[in-house]
Amino acid sequence: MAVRTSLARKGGQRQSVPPPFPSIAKSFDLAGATTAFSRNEEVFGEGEPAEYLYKVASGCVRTYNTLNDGRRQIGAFYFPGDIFGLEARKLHTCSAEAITRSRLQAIKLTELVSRIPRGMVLNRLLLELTTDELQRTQSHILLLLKSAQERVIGFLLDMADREDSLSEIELPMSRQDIADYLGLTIETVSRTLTRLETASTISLPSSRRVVLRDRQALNQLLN
Amino acid sequence: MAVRTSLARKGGQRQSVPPPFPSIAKSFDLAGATTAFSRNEEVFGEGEPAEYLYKVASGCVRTYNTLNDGRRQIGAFYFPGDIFGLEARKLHTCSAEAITRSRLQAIKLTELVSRIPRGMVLNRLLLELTTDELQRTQSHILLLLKSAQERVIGFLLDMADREDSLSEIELPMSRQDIADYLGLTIETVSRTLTRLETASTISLPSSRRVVLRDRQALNQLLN
DNA sequence: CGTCAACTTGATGGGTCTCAATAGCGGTGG
DNA sequence: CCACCGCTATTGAGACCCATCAAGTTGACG
Repeated sequence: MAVRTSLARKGGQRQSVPPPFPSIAKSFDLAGATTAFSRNEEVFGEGEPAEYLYKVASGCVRTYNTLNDGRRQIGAFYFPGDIFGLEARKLHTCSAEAITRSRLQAIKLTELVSRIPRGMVLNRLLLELTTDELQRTQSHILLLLKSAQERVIGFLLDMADREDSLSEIELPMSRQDIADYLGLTIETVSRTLTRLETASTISLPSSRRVVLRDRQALNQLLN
Repeated sequence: MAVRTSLARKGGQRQSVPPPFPSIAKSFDLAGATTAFSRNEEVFGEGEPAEYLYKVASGCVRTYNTLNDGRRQIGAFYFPGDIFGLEARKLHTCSAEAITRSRLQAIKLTELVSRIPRGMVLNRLLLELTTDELQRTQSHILLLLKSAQERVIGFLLDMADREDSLSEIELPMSRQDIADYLGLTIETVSRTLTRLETASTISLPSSRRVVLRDRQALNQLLN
C-alpha cells in the first residue's frame, strides 16, 4: 500500500501537505507476524500499560475515550499502513478496538530499537509518529467547531482521501462511530447524509457506501 | 518559576499527571536574551517559516487559527516557563500573539543543537515538546464536546492549576479570547460566569479576576 | 465629564439533541 | 423460499441550548 500524504487544515481550508521527508515511520515494517482481531475486539484499554506499537495490516481500528457521562469520543480511525498505540506516558490514555476483522502487526517498544533501520534514531521515529498524531488532532479540533453539515462533509472528504478511490467510499464504521468521532448524534449524521443526497451532492447506494457526486459543491458547503 | 505538572483528562475526569521525567524541556534555558512584545503584538504568523522556538519569560501568549468564515480558534495559551513555536513542518500552521506586554526568549532551531544540555539529543527535546502539545490538544478536544457551563468551568480549573494561586485567578485574556478558545461566544461565556456567581460557586471581584469559592461544586458541575 | 473598549444583560430564532416510531438489512431456522 | 429476529439506520415531533442581534452598563483614561 502506498504511503499516504497526511492532511492538514490551514485556515479551515482543506489542503494536502507533503510529509517532511518520505515518511519513514509509515513505511517502516514493525514486525513480520500479524495478529488477527475480530469485529469490535479490544486491542488495548484505557489505563493499561502502553508497551506495544501497532501497525494496521488490514481492516480498521478506532481509538476512543469514554466520558464520565457515558458518551464516547472517538479520537481517530486507523487504516492499513497507519501506526497507532504510541502514548506520551507509560499508560494508554485511550482504548482501541478493531472496527472490522483486522490484522495488526505489533512490536514491543522495548524491542523496537533493534529493528530500527540503520542510521535512524529511536527518538526520531517516535517524534515523527507523535507529530503525525498532533496534526490529526489539531485538524480534528477545527472540525469540531463547525456545523453538523460541515463536519459530515469534512469527514467524507477525509475518508475519500484516505481510501484510494476517487469518489466512491466504503465506510467500515457505523453511524454511531461517525457520530462519536464528529461529536454529533447518529440522528444528526443520518439526517445530514440524507439532505446531501437529496441535494444530489452525494448518493447512498447502501448505508455504508457513499458516492461523492459533486465534490465542488461539497467543498463549497465547507464554507 | 517551578516546573508545572501538565494536565490530562482521562475519561473526562480531571486528573493531574506527573511528567515522565522532570521535564527537561520546560526547565531548559533557550537563550540569555529576551525580546519584548507589546499587547496584541504578533510573534509569528500562519504560513511563515518556523525557524525559532520561543519560551515565555513573562506575560502571556495565544496561538490561533483564522477560519475561513472569519472566526478565530485559539489553540492554546502559554504562560511563563512554557515553550511554543514548534511545528511539524517547515511553516507555522498557526499565528501567535502576545496577550499582554510580554518578554520572550527566542532561539533559532538551527542553533538549538549547540545549546542542548550535555547528554541530551535534539530529537528527545523535540519529542518532549511535541508530546506535551499533543496532550494539551487532546484535552482541548474533550473540552469542546461538553456544554458551555462545563467548558467554562474546565477552563477556570485549568487556569487555576496553571497559576500558582489556590483559588483566585487573574485572567490575562479577554472574554473574546476565552470564547475563541472554548468555541463559544462572548455572550455565552459572560452569562455562564454570571450564573456561576449567582450560584455562589465563584465570585467576580472584577471582570478579569475570578475567585473559586466552591471547588467541590465546580467539579460536580463538570458532571 | 466625555469617549471608547470591554463586558453584561435581554429577547428571539435556529440548529442540534432527545424521545419515539418506522424502515431496512443480514442472519437463522422452519 | 419465506418468516422471524436483532441490529442498524432513517424519519418525525418537540424541547432545549446556544448564537444572534440589540441595548445597556462598567471602567479606564483623557
